Amino acid sequence: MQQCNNCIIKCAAVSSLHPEQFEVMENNTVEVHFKKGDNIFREGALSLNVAFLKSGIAKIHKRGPVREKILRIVQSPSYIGLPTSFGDKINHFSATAIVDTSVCFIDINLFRNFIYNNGKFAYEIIVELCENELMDYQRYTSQSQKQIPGMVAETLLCISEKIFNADSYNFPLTQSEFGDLVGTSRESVSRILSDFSANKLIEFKGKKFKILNKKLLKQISEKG
DNA sequence: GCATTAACCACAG
DNA sequence: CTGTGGTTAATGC
Repeated sequence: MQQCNNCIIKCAAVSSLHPEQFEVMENNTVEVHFKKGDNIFREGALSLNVAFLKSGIAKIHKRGPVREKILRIVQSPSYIGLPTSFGDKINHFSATAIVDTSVCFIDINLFRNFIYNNGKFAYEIIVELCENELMDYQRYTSQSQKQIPGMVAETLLCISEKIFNADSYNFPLTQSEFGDLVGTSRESVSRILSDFSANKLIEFKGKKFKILNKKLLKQISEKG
């Protein structure tokens, strides 16, 4: 049985549950640990739970006509896949752990009851969904109009700020996955990273990245 | 035309 | 998995 009460990681929504609702949730939640590379839930499979990323980082991805498309990188703590849990019975995308990760699964009917019966809870969930949608809009416009260096710069900054909140970090994706994230080929990613590195915008060896010239990176990102 | 951008292929560490 | 060079197609002066 879960000990949600002792869990330090409570999102705004869960914090607004009534005590009896909280207890119900605690009794109907299962925590699962995933290793790096493990599939958390799969596109095309039946969705019966809401997944909450308690610790670790996950990628949200979907099969495209030619290759995999990475839709989002999710840093914990955060729900993953609310749209796929409520938008349809079948998952429209997959989630995969990109570092060791732990996920709490909550029965979807229970979660739906909380939304019906607790306005504050529902409100917090809507806020999270809206924030995600706004970030999606940002990415859609960037991806359709920016050139690749602009996309790569934007992504490096975004991961630095939103995922790690640090100027140097262990980049969680391969270059090929980076390409799938920004909508380009792995070769282009490789060339642009080398170029950025040669121009002292970033420094990277293997997976370790360090942002050296944030100002210029921002310019490249904004100019597209 | 000529230059730029970026994808695809191939091959080597 | 990553880095590079060659080739090719599309687009923009």
